[in-house]
Amino acid sequence: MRPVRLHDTATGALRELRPRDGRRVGIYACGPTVYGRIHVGNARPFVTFALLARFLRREGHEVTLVANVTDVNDKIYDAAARADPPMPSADLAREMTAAYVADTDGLGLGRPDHEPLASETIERIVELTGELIERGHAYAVQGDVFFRVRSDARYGWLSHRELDAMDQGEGLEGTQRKEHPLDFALWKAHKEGEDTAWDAPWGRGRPGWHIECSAMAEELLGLEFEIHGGGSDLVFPHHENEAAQTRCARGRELADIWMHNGMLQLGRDKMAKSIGNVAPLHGVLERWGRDTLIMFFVGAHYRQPVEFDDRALEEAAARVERVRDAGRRLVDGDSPADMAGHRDAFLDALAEDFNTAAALGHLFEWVREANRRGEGVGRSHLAQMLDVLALERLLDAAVREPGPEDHALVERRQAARGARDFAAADALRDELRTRGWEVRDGAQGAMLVPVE
RNA sequence: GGCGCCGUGGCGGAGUGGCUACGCAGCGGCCUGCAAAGCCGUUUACACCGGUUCGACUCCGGUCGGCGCCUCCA
Repeated sequence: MRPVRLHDTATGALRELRPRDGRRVGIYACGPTVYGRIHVGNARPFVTFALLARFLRREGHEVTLVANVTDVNDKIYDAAARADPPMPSADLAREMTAAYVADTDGLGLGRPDHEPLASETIERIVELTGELIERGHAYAVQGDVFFRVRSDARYGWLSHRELDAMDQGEGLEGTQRKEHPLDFALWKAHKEGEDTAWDAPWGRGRPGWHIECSAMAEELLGLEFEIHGGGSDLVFPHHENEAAQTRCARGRELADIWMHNGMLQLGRDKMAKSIGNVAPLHGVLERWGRDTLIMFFVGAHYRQPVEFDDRALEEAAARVERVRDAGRRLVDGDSPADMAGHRDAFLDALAEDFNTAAALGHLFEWVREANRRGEGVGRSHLAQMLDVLALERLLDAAVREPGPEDHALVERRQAARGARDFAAADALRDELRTRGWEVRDGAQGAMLVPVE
């Protein structure tokens, strides 16, 4: 088990992962608000943290991965009301949650260990909110409950902001009921047109945006758990507020390391539903396949912003092919011991802030060395590396096996070649091509490789 | 404006105070009947200006440029 260091947004430094009880690692990765189908940008944290969990498990840690679904939110009310015909917001949330599960299933990374819903955590939310009021960190006004940011000396610590330095939109209506412009809602009183609400000591209503994560994370992972993650656009206010809520209610921090992935960009801008420049995940998977999409994601460090375009995906597809082609030359069993250095360097790179791009470099060094050695190299190292990236199936034998007719064509072609009748040989190769096979002549005879 | 991140070869993308990243594409070579795959070699790398240092792409300062965030309600 090698030491793992991860970038912590709060300190801006790489910090060593220190699992509770030696090996228990809790990861909470913020999932989507379900008011529509998710896009590839939403898939980045899903992939990043699923792969991180895989890596840590293979290193011997007992990982619990939690990815929440926020299913109570203003945007959901809006979307449900605008649907044609308008529908109950709970129905839309349920529908979109199912779509989210189906879409992310397409990534072939399994499910997180827990996928809590805000709507099923109301009791914990109410309890947490009550605790904050009791401790003087929150106050109720006409059915709303606001968090008192001034009461938290560390507020701004995660996102490196000073309360007084922030641009505060003054003169807005709601602001007048708040003690401080940055105070945010823990609970929102029920309003006309909202079709979901729960009872609470300070009035009927529903949770604000941030409190559900504090409640769900604590419930499933406890306090001071190891890793809290999500997109970098969540640092402020979402994670800052989550951290403040738990700190003030419990007197302890919610999480130890705060990890944030960079944004996917689509033509200069961040991919976002609010901008409208989105590529839905299900469409991307349909067009490119999950192997290529995973290869695309691991090709860059998780913290870097990445441009999402055809060229990048085409290149990822080419990398996938290179690995597949190499895999066809390998044999079952152990890899040469003197090639283990590349495999170890691959894992070391992942242990240093989960640098999948650097790790991939080592993987390709291993591939080149294997290619150089030719036939008979055992595949175990490559299988181990690909397994961490959830790409182990690139080594699977072709899904399609050549049939007797294909074999017959190959034999006829070999005979033609033996007779130096190359026109006939090429015609047979073309015929195999139309049957979906690319012929590669090698020392051991011809090999059939499936073509798309 | 504030905070944070970043600016690497045709493209993508790691990394380091002095030593080959890696991948994609191109070109040349080897192999091959041809092709594919593969191997070898190769093309103006480190935004700009100062500074520190024996030595900086790699540290410090500045400039220019890019990106993210800067609550809720409405």
